[in-house]
Amino acid sequence: MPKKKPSKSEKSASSSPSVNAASNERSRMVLRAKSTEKMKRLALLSRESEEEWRPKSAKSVKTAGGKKGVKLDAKMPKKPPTAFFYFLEDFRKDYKEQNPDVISMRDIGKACGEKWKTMSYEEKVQYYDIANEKRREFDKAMAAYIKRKESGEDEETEDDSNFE
DNA sequence: CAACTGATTGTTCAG
DNA sequence: CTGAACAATCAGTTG
Repeated sequence: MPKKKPSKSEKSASSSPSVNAASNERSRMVLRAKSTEKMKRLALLSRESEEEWRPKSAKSVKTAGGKKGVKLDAKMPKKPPTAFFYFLEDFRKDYKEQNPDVISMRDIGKACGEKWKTMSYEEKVQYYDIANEKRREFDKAMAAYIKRKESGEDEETEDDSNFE
C-alpha cells in the first residue's frame, strides 16, 4: 500500500497524488530559520574567499555592454527561475489586465507574494514541478561545471574579443 | 544618457 | 545545517 509520507499538508488527496514529486526532491529544503550572527560571519568569509564569485550578476551584464569582463560566468550556470518566478510570469499578465495602471514588478511582486501564500499546495506544485525539471537540467550543467572546475578549469580560451 | 534599485519568494552553493 | 545572495522584470530615481 502506497502510504507515502504526506504528513505535510495532505489536505485533500482526492486531487492528485502527483504533488509529492516536488517536495522530496532534495534534502536541503530546510532553510527557513532566522539568523545567527555566528554563521553570518562564516558565510561572509566564504564569499570573500571566493575569487570574485559573480559580480552582482545581471546588473553588471547590462553595464558590460559587449565586453565579457567576467571570466567565471562562463562556467557558472545561472540560477534557473524559481517556481515563484514562473508564477510571476502568469500572474503578471493577469495582474496587468486587472491593473493596467500598475506595471512595475515591485507592485506585482508584493501582490504575488501575498497570493502565493494563499495558494494551496497543489496549486503551487504546478510551478514547483516546472522548477524541478529546470533544476534537473541545471544540475547537469552544474555537474559539468564542478567537474570541469576540478579538472583544472583551464581550457576554453576564446578571449578573442578583447585583448589586453 | 545610462545604469542601478527595489520588491517578491524560491532555489543554490559552499563551509 | 545555515546563511547569504542571486534568479526576472521594469518603472523610477539618481549620477
